[in-house]
Amino acid sequence: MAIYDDILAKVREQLPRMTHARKCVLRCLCESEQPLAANDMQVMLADADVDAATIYRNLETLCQIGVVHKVEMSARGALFALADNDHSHSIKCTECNCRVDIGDCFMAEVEALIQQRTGFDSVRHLVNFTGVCPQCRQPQQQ
Amino acid sequence: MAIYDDILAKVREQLPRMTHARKCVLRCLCESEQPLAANDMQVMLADADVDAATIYRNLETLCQIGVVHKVEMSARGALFALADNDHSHSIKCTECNCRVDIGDCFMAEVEALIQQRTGFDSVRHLVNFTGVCPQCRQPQQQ
DNA sequence: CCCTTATTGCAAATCATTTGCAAGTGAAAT
DNA sequence: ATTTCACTTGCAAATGATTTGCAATAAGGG
Ligand SMILES: [Mn+2]
Ligand SMILES: [Mn+2]
Ligand SMILES: [Zn+2]
Ligand SMILES: [Zn+2]
Repeated sequence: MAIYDDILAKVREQLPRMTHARKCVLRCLCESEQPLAANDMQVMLADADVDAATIYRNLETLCQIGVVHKVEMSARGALFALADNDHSHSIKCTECNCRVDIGDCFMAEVEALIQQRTGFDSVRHLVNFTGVCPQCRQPQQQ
Repeated sequence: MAIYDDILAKVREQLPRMTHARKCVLRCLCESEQPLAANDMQVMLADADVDAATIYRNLETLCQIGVVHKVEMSARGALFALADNDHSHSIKCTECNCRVDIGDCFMAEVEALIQQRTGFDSVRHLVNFTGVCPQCRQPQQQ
């Protein structure tokens, strides 16, 4: 949990209090491979005695200080992830819902290209890959 | 609206009825650059006399026949897009919310790489780019 | 134009998110 | 260790999205 401790230290520098609920939210984000919805965290923290409203408020605060990034996918419902990078991606099977890791993030070149084409700075991405896994492809064979 | 007519024809082949509501949903998806949430369509169709429940039910049906793809970003709240490809991507400024087109989709190589690494078939993607636009970067200069 | 039945609208149920407010608690100062 | 005070939290109510049952509607074939 080196990452978790680092993040905790960074947050302590920027916010006046470090509370139980705040730690829980940060732990969720550290543990997750994918960006999470607030609701996903409610589920993860079912036994942790953290009110839903508190999760939402902490996410907003953590976004304000730049430790967490929010991606609004549409009017209602955003996803949250640590601003700190170093992540990998995965792909989910549309048939059996299994999830397989793809490996380290390979979007750096794509982001550089976007920066060139558009002049945008601080380019970030959220990607979601789906497909059909080898097991689901040939239900009759083997 | 060549795309719209093509899609309409394809759906007619696979479903017994082509209704006002169904056309509206398909038109939304054809017109949008980005994947849409059901709720986004409710907004777009505010004047079209289509019940919200009907939008949800049509989306489910269209997914079943494979004309629409659903991407579940988390427990609640999915995004929908035409299965038909040929799309472009855009990037949204986190400061002013402006959106700039990036150009044709450049994810083909990435998808090929994923297919190699994981053995998955029919790989699809949903991407979301954010950054800071040139105007928002230097609020003081020029 | 009539029939059949897929599809819709409406209303109610369910569940996620937001907000106000009083109570609780982290951490700095004593 | 105790005190103190602003920051945070929990709770409850409000808001808004999504789902579901059911009777009414309408698309398309005959
Ligand atoms: Mn990445
Ligand atoms: Mn693309
Ligand atoms: Zn599978
Ligand atoms: Zn901007």
